[in-house]
Amino acid sequence: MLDLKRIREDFEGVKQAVERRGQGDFGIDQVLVLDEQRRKILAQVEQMKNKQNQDSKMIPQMKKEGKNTDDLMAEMKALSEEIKKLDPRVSQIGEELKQVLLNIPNTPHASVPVGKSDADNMEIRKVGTPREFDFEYKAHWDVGADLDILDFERAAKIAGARFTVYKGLGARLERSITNFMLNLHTEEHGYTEILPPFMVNRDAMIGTGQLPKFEDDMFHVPAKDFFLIPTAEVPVTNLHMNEILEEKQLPVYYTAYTPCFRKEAGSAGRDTRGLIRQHQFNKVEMVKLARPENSYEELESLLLAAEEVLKRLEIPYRVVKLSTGDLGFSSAMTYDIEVWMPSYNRYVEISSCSNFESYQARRANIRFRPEEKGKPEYVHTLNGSGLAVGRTCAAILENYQQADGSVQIPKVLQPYMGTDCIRK
RNA sequence: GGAGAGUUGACCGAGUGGCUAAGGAGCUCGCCUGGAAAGCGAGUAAGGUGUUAAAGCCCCGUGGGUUCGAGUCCCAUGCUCUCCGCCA
Repeated sequence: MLDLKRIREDFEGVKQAVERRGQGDFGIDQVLVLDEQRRKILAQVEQMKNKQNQDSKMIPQMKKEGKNTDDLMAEMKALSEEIKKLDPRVSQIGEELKQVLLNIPNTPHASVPVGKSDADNMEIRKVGTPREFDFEYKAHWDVGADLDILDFERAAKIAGARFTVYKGLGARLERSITNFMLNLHTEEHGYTEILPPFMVNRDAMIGTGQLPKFEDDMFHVPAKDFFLIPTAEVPVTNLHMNEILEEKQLPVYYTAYTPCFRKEAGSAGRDTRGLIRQHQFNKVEMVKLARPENSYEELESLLLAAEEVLKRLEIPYRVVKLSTGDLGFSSAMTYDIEVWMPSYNRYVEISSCSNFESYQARRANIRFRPEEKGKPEYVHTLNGSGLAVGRTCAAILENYQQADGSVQIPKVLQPYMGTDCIRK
């Protein structure tokens, strides 16, 4: 959520920043209108309440002195009626205002390139060189099916399209990748491991920005009004919802493995084969709560921690900075890491590392108390995949496949796998 | 699913209709001490909104209601704990 004061003080600036996303102004004009209305009525009602508070103090005193309070009480009854008429107006307008604010995305950082779509993303660096195959290489779904380690047909039978069953060394590979990533981030990058609930309540979903705007993309559990998490970002960022942290606690680094659940509404027909786009997939996520003044340095180190996974797996990738047209709703700046996927003959997103600045913190009410006393301030929140496990698995199956149909295991995973190769 | 208890300040905790929501822990300073702890004394203290600053307004889990006035009474509800049931 954007800062109301900031919108008040720099309306044109904020409006232009939001418009750089190329999706209109999200009705931001309404913010000013509603805010002004609300403040006007609020001033009136506060004045009336002041009188009410003053006068009601007199009643017990008058009674003690044996004076008649009937007139005063009649007068106050009338005042009370007036207040009861205006008060709901204030909260009603306040609620409307909040809804408008919740549906306005974050303002992109000034350095984010303006663009319409992912075609306008800016390449930052390329690491590694895509392998030249001297045989007819296969897509990972064929590699997996031929080795009997991925079973899409049976997954469809028990669940439907966009699900996968991992089997044997396939299941073990997924588990090995997960453990490798968690160990790397906890042992070498200073992250604390979290294993959160995979369902969350509405407040958490609002806190990180999935609701109210994207409810249709989420799996909902009506019995308890829970949502299956679309990413660990939701439970982990919201761990500190409604808290005031001490400044010396910052920065907070968390990493979490969770499955992620997405309806993938609107992506019908895209990436229908293989592990790339599933209703349920595994991901290791990294989340940071940082001081505002160095959150962009924290974004760079977050990105490097995610890249380190692919470096050690020795798989080629590139880093792009998302343009305003491709930027997520809550994000001020995002880097995507894209892994080389031979069957797609291009780089495919495997991680998204973002700085949300105070946008989520304001929604989730996550603050810290600056050392030099002062009022609590909102933290900056960041997160990034470190990495999407299913896509990493796909990338390994494709990039490490051999002419005989077997798949070599990257060196760093061999201790986890107990073998250096998956064969028939 | 059933029954009961609880929910108050960065922590603990008193408070069933009206004076400024007790007290304690904490923190700061002082006394005491070789130094510290304990003890004693004094001071300080949450958050939101608003303002140049203030005043004012709001805040006792949440949402309604009763009342001139609600932490306190009524209704609904979230969460935590205990017991019963079910269950890995």
